[in-house]
Amino acid sequence: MKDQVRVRFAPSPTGGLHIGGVRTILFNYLFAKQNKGKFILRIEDTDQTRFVEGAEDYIFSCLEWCGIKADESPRDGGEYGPYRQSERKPIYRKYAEQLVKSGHAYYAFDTSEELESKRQVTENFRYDHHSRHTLRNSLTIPHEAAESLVKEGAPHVIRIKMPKDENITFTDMIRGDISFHSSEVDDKVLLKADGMPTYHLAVVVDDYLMKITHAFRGEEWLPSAPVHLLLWKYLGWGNEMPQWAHMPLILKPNGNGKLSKRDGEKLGFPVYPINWYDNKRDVKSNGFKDVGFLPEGFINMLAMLGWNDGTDQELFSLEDLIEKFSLDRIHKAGAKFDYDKAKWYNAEWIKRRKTDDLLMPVKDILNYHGIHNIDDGYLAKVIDMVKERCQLLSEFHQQAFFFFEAPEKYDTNSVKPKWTPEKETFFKAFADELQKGKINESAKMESSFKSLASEKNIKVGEVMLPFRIMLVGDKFGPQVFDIAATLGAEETINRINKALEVFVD
RNA sequence: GGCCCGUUCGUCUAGGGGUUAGGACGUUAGAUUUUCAUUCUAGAAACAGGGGUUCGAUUCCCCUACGGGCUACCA
Repeated sequence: MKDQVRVRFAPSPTGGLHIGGVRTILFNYLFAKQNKGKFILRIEDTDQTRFVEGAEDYIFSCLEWCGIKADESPRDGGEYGPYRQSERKPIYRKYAEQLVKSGHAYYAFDTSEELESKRQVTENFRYDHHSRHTLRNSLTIPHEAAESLVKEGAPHVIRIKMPKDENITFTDMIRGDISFHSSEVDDKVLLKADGMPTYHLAVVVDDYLMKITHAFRGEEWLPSAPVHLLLWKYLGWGNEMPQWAHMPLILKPNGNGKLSKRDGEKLGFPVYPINWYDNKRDVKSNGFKDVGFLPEGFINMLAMLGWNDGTDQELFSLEDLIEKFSLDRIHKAGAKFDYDKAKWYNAEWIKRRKTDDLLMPVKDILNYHGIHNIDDGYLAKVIDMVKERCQLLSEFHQQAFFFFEAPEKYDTNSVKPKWTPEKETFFKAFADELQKGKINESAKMESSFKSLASEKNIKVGEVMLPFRIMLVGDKFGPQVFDIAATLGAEETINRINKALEVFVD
């Protein structure tokens, strides 16, 4: 029996979580659930200078909206905590020192400023096997001197000592065999001057301590994989290294680069799951939720960006995805984000959702636009009539407001040029009939409307559009008699009279 | 620049030594809807280029081109 599958997503709380990250979360989660394993959320807050207040809360809110729950996290606890790296700070130094002792790492005393000026002078300067012997570190100064400098508290970092000539290979679950040459990789910092680990050390130590079996991350991490591979080996944990999977990136629609957090503002679509407010720049970004996405549509869309099940099926619920997901069907190349297709997924999920489950979100939209005191039964009827016309939940207002309030404006251009006194007479007569007969049913309204028209020698087609505009204000919406019937005879009559005043003058 | 990863319709993708290269979004045309949307039908639309290997390559190999990523005491 194999060990239990354990995967992790490890965001740094430096801002909003964008959809690339959410997709990595999703694939982690699907893989974990499919294998009856655990999904762990670990906060990688090792960069204290970039820490953003509220970012961690935001990550949890996104997860919640998506319907994804972590099995272990700073909030949910677990046996392998703490789950915030800042709270694990004392752990890392020990391993870094162990590497120094075994000769795989060394102390370096160069300051950031010194290195920065090196980079100015020497193009492509790197701290590596070529340059390390010319710099201030425990390889160039006597060992005892270096040790005592460290003891005295001199500012220093610990860097990995990359071997000079070694092939480093591994098998990626998505990409297959990948290899690097050690001479091309620089001596990455493992432990920073403030005592915090860098990502490179932290990810290895924590993945080991948290017994991670499969590690998913974006393709942008591929170049630093050799460092991680070596660290697993040097720390003596080679046999327990997780299997790696480097996911394809989500690219901008125009194909120039990976989708970034600022693209949402420029390109006119969301990049965050839910609203994110960046208080450093004072910019508020709408999330998918806020522009009217259902979590089902959002998740479905994300999953299909780089994965498919090999059939023509495109619509998957989270449960379907858990069942069908497989790593070997992940596409290797990056995917350009297509907002039109994203909306199409959402439209499909709006149509699929039970009316009862649409009540709350639609009510929120209507409330937001000042429509209150909505009756559930009435709203349900309305939703059934308009839901296939909405790609986004937010469109429910535009598509249904006239069921709740009379139109303020009329598309008079479609009515007035062809308006005649006969039509006025017709509508007055029709209103009378509704009044007398208390006609409230769609079919009855329609037959009454039609027979009255032929009685008055008016073509039905001539008065249908004006009638619609009386009720809706414009040329859209469901079957006009269905609207009238839903509104009821009384309200229909009111709207006829109100509109007549505008049409006739 | 160096290293790594990638490349099938505009986009997301299926396929895989012999196929009319399939689907979806978008798009075009038509039908339905006395509005609009939905729905339905039809159409246009792709294997980056060059070399191999092979009886035969879009599929396998190499090169080139192009795209992307990384190149911090950031993740």
